[in-house]
Amino acid sequence: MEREILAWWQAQGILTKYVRRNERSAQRWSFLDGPITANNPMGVHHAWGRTYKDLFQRYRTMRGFRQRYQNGYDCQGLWVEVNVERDLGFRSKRDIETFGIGPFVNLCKERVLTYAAQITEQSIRLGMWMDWEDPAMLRRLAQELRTDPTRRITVQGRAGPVTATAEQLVGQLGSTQLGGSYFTFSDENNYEIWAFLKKCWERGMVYKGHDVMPWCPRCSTGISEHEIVTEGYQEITHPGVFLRFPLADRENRSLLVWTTTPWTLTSNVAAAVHPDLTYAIVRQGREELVLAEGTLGVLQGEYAVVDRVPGSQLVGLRYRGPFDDLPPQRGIEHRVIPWKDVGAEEGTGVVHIAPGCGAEDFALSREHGLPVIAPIDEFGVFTKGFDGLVGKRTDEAAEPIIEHLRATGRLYKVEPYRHRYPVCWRCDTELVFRLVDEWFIAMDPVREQLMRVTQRIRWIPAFGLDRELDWLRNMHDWMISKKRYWGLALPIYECAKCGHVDVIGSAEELRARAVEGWQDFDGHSPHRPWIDAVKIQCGKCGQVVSRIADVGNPWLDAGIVSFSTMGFRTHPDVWQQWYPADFITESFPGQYRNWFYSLLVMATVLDGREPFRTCLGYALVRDEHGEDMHKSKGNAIEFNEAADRAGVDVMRWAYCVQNPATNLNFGYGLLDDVRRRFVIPLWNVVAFFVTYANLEGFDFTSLMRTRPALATLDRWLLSRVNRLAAAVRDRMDDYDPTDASRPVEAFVDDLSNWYVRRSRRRFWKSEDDGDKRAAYYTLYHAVRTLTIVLAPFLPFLAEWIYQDVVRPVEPDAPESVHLCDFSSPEGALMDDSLDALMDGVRTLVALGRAARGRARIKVRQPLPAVLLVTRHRALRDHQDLLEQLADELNVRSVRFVDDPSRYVSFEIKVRFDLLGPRLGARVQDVARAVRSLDPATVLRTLERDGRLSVPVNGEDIVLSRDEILARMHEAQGYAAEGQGGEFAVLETTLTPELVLEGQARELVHQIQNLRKEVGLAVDDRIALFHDGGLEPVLHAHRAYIERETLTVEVRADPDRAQHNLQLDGRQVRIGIAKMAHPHRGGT
RNA sequence: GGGCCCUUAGCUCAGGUGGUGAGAGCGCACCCCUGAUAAGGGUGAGGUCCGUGGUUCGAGUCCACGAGGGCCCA
Repeated sequence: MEREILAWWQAQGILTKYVRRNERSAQRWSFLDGPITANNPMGVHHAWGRTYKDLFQRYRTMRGFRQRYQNGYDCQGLWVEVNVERDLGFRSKRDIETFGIGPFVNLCKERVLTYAAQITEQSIRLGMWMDWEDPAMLRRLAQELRTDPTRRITVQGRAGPVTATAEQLVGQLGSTQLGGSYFTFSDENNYEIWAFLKKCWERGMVYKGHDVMPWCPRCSTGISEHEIVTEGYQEITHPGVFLRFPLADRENRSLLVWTTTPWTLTSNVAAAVHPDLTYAIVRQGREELVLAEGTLGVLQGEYAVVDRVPGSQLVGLRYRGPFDDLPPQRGIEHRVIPWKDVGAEEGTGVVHIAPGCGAEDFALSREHGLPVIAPIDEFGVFTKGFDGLVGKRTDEAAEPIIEHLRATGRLYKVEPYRHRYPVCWRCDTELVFRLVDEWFIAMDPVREQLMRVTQRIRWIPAFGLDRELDWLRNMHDWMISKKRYWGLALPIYECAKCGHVDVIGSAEELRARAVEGWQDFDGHSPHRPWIDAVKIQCGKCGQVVSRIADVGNPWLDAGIVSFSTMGFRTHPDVWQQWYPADFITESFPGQYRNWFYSLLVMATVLDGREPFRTCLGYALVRDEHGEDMHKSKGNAIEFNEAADRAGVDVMRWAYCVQNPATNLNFGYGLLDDVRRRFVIPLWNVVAFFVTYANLEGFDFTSLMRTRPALATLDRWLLSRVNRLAAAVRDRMDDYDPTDASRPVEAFVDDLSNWYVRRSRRRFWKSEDDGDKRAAYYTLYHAVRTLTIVLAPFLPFLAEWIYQDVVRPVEPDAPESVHLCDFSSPEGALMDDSLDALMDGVRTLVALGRAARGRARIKVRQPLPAVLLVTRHRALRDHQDLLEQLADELNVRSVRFVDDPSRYVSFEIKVRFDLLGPRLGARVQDVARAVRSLDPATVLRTLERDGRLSVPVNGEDIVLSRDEILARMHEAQGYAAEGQGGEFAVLETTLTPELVLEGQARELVHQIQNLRKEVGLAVDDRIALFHDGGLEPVLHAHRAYIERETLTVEVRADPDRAQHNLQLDGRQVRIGIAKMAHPHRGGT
């Protein structure tokens, strides 16, 4: 079905009409799409967010708001590079350089275009309506990049054909001329970031700093913490080296230190102890060793504890390092520093600190002003100054270092140590920690302002504000550089001679400052390697300066889009109209520190206002059991597979009803549940209407314009559906998808299980009377309103129903449901008292059924009467509702009683929720007093006077009827059930006539079962045989039995009556046989 | 160690501003319907609302302190 509708939309050009529907509207609604990474196909987790994105845009379209409908693709960054490297079988950065950066970068672009095309198709499959570009064009551009990026080609743009080189066209994707999704690799996006960086630079926020980060020596690149946490650990055995740091002021006394990375000892500058831990000084032979008391087990051989001191007493002691003779170590004073993270669980409680070789060590160096020694280069090889180790890799250095320690008497012992150690997730190489130069944006200058801006935004869920503020309060300076190839070319020019730094803010500025290489760059995208050809003159010393080799952090790419996609540089007037965005929605666990954060930072620097007004965050998609989805675990579900198997409307509904703040346990079980619970009942109601409407001869178009006399049930349904439309509107305006969709489910349940169930016979009856017309009129209008309400949620099913039900009746209605106005609730049709009345009826029905159940009297057995005690006095005036009630409960008559004490006995209780606010602390005294009264008297008094006077502490407190609650206690001779002051009391005394009728219905039921067992079709006629025991029932109800069971012949024939059944405890045998019927069909 | 979130029926989750048998769906038991039919419906049994203390006439709900789990940051 969904495929057919997709094709129909395509053929009719509905999407185009939708996008243009409000283009002249005065009211705008600005949605900003967070870019999806175009590096893999779309997953079911993306589909959750993209359902929200589509839901709110569709809703706003139907409400008449002008929108941008622009999807976005995230294009630059390491993830793309890594995949291209894998495809090419590359192992290190050197392979890329050999291959050529230009061709490599073009492959990265190609990959992005390829996946963008695929995601576009998948999004369309999801029913997501954006101003899509043609996926075929993206594929063509990818192809052109492969064959010849510099060849001039022509593609169809928004306002006519556009001719340029393939590379240039790719750089213009998402622009006004080409239209369609934005791509963060576009020229505009990159140059907009330049402008941002320039502004940061002018404010003195950009600086070069150092950081120690996990580094893969083979790939020659830093690895982020995130990459390590996800899949980057292995069990590895390292030499656990115990060695001595001899104290400078105490002969023969040494700190005992433990390390599993001997190569870092070359760069040791300090030793850390926990100030609160107790350290022991032990004597072994001629020497004394210092180590934590809890780690004495590491000592070999005999020892004697000489003294115990707290770690704080060790702080400040000086010692001789293990490699003091190396040139980089010259002049460094090694001392003991305090560190609260030192533990006594492993090692010796004395931790060797090499700030150039560890992240925590580096942090300590800042805190304590320690010197930093960086021993290795980008390939993990010792650099000059490290004497015998020069040219050796860190892992090759372990042996010679241990030998050196042995030779100098520093080594205490070595024993292998197995632990989880980080490795490169691409090539499994052990990571090292390495000191690198990186570029940062200082955050302190904008921190306060950022927090103020953040507080102006509405965060959903509300705790998002606290999380974002917490992040902003604690965030470090933003590291914006990465030593890679594919990404934003940071426009930073650092003079090799004088160290002066220039930051360039635009292509024009670069051109003006260029002293060489502009010709080579001109016509290319601002990416490596082309941009690197351009050199400028140092603003200070005049030297020719190259761009730094680094590329940018990808969150710069995503964070700038509230400027780059709305025309901040190119069309400031247009930008003003769309900025800030009214709404964004993304998965929150990561984005507080990523996209939300980068949007905030860039907006605060460039504009000072909030970049978006409302942020709806949603949690994570898990598998059905709440486990993380992983391809390797085999529990991941592909979007395409889910869409084909379950249908995207079902998926969308599962997403919409989910509370966005909690993880979604997604799976086919969930989808089946959604289908059974909601989609099928909805579908069946529509099918019911269509089936019977098609059998009717009358003119629906004119019927729907009249206003037939409606039954109470009809007015109830119309009230109900209008209240639904109002509720959905209210919740959608408040960005609350869950509470917008849940009431729809409740409505469909009411529609299917109350309105249609109660109205069936009205539709079936053959005469063309007003009541039938009223039923058709009502059901049509309810379905019509429901369909429009559903359109943003379930675009396919809503369209199908619209085309099937609405358009044939209203030929002049918009051609697609998605071009309709969202339902405006008709206040005149909403009737709260009617809603309450119907609730009352349904409560009484439920009570009556419960009473039957308790008395074990089947609904098949008719009972003489039900006696109702109800506050819904208006019920007495609605004969049609009473008939419904009698029918549901299978009773002959309905009567009202005011004093039920003849039938049941009561317990009386007080309404605390009403009396508490009125009486305060006295409420408990009143409750006690009321409890002591006779319930029956209380009820009679209330019924007579409408109020009850209770003496409490010498004062008379007057209680109204509503302030008292009666609770039924027991039944005597009647079957009763009560709740909240409402009672249904069934008369259970049976007359012989009622017994016979019950038997007739029982018999019909049994025959129907038999028909089913034998495998008869619904319209097969039968002959009924019995052993004679059916005579009394047949005598009274023969016509009814024959009609219900399609029996055309009844015969007492014991031989053919093989089937036993019980009729009120009496054993009877019956049998059936299929009859040939000459006139099959005939409806 | 800090911030945020979660803990309610066997399972998954709802439970504005405190109101006195705590709800839904699934599962389970029993039943109904047979013109939604390899469907549909009803009724019922399941709960120390994580624990302890407090505020209050009254706490699943507010406060404090704990316990367990998750996310983020150190």
